[in-house]
Amino acid sequence: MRYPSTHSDHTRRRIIRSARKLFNRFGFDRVSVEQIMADASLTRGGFYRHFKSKSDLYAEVLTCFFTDPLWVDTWEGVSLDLNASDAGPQIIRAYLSRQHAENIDNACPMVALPSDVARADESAKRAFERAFTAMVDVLQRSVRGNDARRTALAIAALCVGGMVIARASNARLLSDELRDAATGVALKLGGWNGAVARKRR
Amino acid sequence: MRYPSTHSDHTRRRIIRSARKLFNRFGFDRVSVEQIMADASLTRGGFYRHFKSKSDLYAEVLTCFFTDPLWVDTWEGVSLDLNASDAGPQIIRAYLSRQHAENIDNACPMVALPSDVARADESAKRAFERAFTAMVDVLQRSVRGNDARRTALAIAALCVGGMVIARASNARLLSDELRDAATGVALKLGGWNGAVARKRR
DNA sequence: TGTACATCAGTGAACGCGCGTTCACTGATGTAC
DNA sequence: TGTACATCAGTGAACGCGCGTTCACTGATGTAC
Repeated sequence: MRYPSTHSDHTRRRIIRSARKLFNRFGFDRVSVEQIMADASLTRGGFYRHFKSKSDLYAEVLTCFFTDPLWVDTWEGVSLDLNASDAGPQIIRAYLSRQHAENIDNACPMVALPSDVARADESAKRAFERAFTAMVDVLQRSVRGNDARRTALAIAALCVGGMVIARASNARLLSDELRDAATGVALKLGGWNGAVARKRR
Repeated sequence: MRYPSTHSDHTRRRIIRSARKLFNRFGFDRVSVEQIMADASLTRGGFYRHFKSKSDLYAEVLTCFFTDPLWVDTWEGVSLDLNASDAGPQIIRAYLSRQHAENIDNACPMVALPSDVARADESAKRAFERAFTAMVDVLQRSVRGNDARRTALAIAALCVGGMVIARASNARLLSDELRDAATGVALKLGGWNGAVARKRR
């Protein structure tokens, strides 16, 4: 081997990162292999040393993002402690933050790609499920009150769904209002007193 | 004119209906003009008598669906009275119903196409906004308690978001559980007593 | 230590296919006289 | 009423472009001796 053995892995990861960014921004069909490779400072041909096909890469992108610790290193400047007792309100605030709304490139793919996943194959859907239930599980542990599972499901749906809708609209006003409403309601649902939660900020 | 003057309109509407069905099912990029025309029992060439381009048709599909009375005739067998005092619970139940979850072809495009709209041009986003705020307005009039606007926003996000996520997952179990949780929480948020609402069924 | 060979990540030209769009044409009916 | 012409929705072949994929090749470094 003429490259150090880590080199190939490195490149592979660079391709995945470029692909995630571009898929988030433009969707699967609107991004060409050429563009992805160029973004990773490579040329078309080398792609197939790393991936069987373009859809193979797609599944990889989803799986990597969804199974990697979901919140860590995703949004710079936002650090979450998933084991803290107030993990719930932390997640809600981070997820529905303006920062997440505007940082399309590194956004959660549950927000950027749900329609694409709905039309993709089983493996993509399974990756999506894994990510969503991971989110629900974390929330559930943090929810106060009865019916924690049900509440956690609703909160997760509110977070992801709220962001999806905010993205599909152009009106800053509606988008802000929606994120704000979703945040308030989600916090209330989880039994986190607004005043206490807000103190943390 | 050799065809009756209504003929052209008729055909145009047939094309739009076919397009809506296929876009809902496969997304914008995965459906060809040829397929749409074939679905409408026409051939490729005639398309450009009715639409300037494929994206022109796309905007048309969204606008038509979003501005048409949103709930009427959309899901067969589900009839809604938007002026009834219990319009809120009716909408929630219909929107999160298994019927809506499984009827992809005629589903609400807010569910089927949010990622596509997020990447589309202004006119598509404006159409989306109009549909969403229409939904919020109807809910708002029906919500009991303070903060009706905020509550209505959250309920709408829960309905649309819940369905989007249910669609992106393959697991029937998770999908059912999610729709169920969203329905329960949404009804509670609106201040509609579960028992009373359930009686209507 | 030095030389010859093997390896393999990456290159870039080429292939083939599908799709959006164009265009010359058809043919059924409406209209003018 | 009958005939000649005009209209225009729809047809289907053709064009051109972009993209996914393939493939012969490069060249830098690792390894064998």
